[in-house]
Amino acid sequence: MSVSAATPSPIGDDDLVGRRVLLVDDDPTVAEVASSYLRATGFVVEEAADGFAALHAADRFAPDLIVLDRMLPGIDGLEVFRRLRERVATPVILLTALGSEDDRIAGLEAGADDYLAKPFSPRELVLRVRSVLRRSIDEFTPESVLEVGGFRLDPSARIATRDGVELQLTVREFDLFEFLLKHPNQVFSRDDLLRTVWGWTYGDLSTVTVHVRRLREKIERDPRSPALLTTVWGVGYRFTIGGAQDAVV
Amino acid sequence: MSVSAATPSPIGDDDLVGRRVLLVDDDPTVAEVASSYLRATGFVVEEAADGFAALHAADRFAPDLIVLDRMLPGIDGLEVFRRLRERVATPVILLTALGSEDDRIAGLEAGADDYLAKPFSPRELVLRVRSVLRRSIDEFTPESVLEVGGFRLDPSARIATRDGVELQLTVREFDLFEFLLKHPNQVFSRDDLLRTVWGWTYGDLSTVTVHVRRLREKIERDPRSPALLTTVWGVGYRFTIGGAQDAVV
DNA sequence: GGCATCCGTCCCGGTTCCGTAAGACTTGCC
DNA sequence: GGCAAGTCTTACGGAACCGGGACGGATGCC
Repeated sequence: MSVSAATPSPIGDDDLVGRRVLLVDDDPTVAEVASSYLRATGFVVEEAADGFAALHAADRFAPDLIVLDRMLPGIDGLEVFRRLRERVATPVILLTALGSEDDRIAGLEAGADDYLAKPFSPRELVLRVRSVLRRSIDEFTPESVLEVGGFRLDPSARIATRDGVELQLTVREFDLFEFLLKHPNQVFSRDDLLRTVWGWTYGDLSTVTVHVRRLREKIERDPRSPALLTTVWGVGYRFTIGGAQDAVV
Repeated sequence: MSVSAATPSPIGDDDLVGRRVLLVDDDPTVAEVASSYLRATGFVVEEAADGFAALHAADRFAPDLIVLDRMLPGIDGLEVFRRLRERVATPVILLTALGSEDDRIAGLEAGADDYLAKPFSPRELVLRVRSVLRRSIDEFTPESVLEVGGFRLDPSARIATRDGVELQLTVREFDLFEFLLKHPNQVFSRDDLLRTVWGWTYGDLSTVTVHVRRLREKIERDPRSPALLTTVWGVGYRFTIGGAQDAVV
């Protein structure tokens, strides 16, 4: 579905940071990968390995959202789902083994808020969690505009300007720039950026290099010797504003 | 502005708690899921399985809002709708089947306050119930006329004009335009639009593309290079007003 | 019953963008 | 100064994306 807001998950100051997610899956590998990703995005995550624990955790942990595997030992996932619904209105994303449009529809009919087929990429999961949560909070409230040293970036309108002049940024460039603006004066490794901005577990780091270069071409006065988006040799990149404070690694 | 939502769960919204919702659907599964969800959200819910019971309950139960399935045994949903409207001004949300014929019916549905295609996620339903209720509680309810940069759009009368000249918009085009006018300078993915304007949970995104094109044909001075309803590559569409800022090809 | 309208879907062609590879260059270290 | 690791630059192929044209089906109007 490529998901609406293509904006990946900047770690920081989002409305969503700190939201509580209950992850119910009996496969420890899946659970671990998924939860580490969700945590990296800023969610508070609790895991449950079976239906019983899930119901218990739903009460005690009071999650804002539940990710629920349909296949569970003991009580079936759907049964857990039904019992949850009787009590709370927490949104649920359902995980199922095989993916077809029919399954998706069945999931929706059962009352799920979204649906994801295994195997899924953690990125996909994070995107869906964010999307559902955002929808459940207040759908179309514009995000706040960032204004920093001549730059102005409006996430909702997806417009970035420098001194009033619009910068023609592509999707990736915009996302990258947004992330950097939200976390100025801080060094990020290529790996960090690949994970947070791209949402990739692994991948070619040069992808980041190239995009940084392209972004520089559009935001730097002299792209040949960058003054804002600087390279920290052997570490990564930093977007510097104002009184340049050094952040140690 | 913005500021994150205070309450994590959707239950809050004090004004809405305790409001009475009449749910009319003959499918017991749908009815059960939806009503339990609505109850968990804080509404008082009563169910009716057919048109006759619905009309009866509308009198006795005095709901603040009615959720009405279009397909009903006995009296048709639309007929029920019409009879309801003769007597009370209770807002109505219409449930329709996605694959079904009624598109032209959309004209009649214009009388409905909102509509939603099956299958839907209960969260979606709750969102719409809340939004319609909030609207109907508000004083400004007689759907205020929108006036923006030469355009004038009257939702109740379903008339749109540019510089005093009436635009001949179809139902879908009007709905789309109305939504965009209400949320200017904000990018929406095709998926967003499909959900909110069409009331679909899933579907062919090209539907949106085509309707955007048709709408452009009617509102843009030069439809070949749109100045108002612009494409944001890889993301979606934006209706721009105010800051005359436009991307050339 | 015939005609016009509207809607949703599909295909096709042009364009934009992204990720990767390969080579040149720079930095840090010995 | 020489070497290795890290970084920059450029180029390119393929994928994703968007717009236009068109068509069938359904509906309402005459």
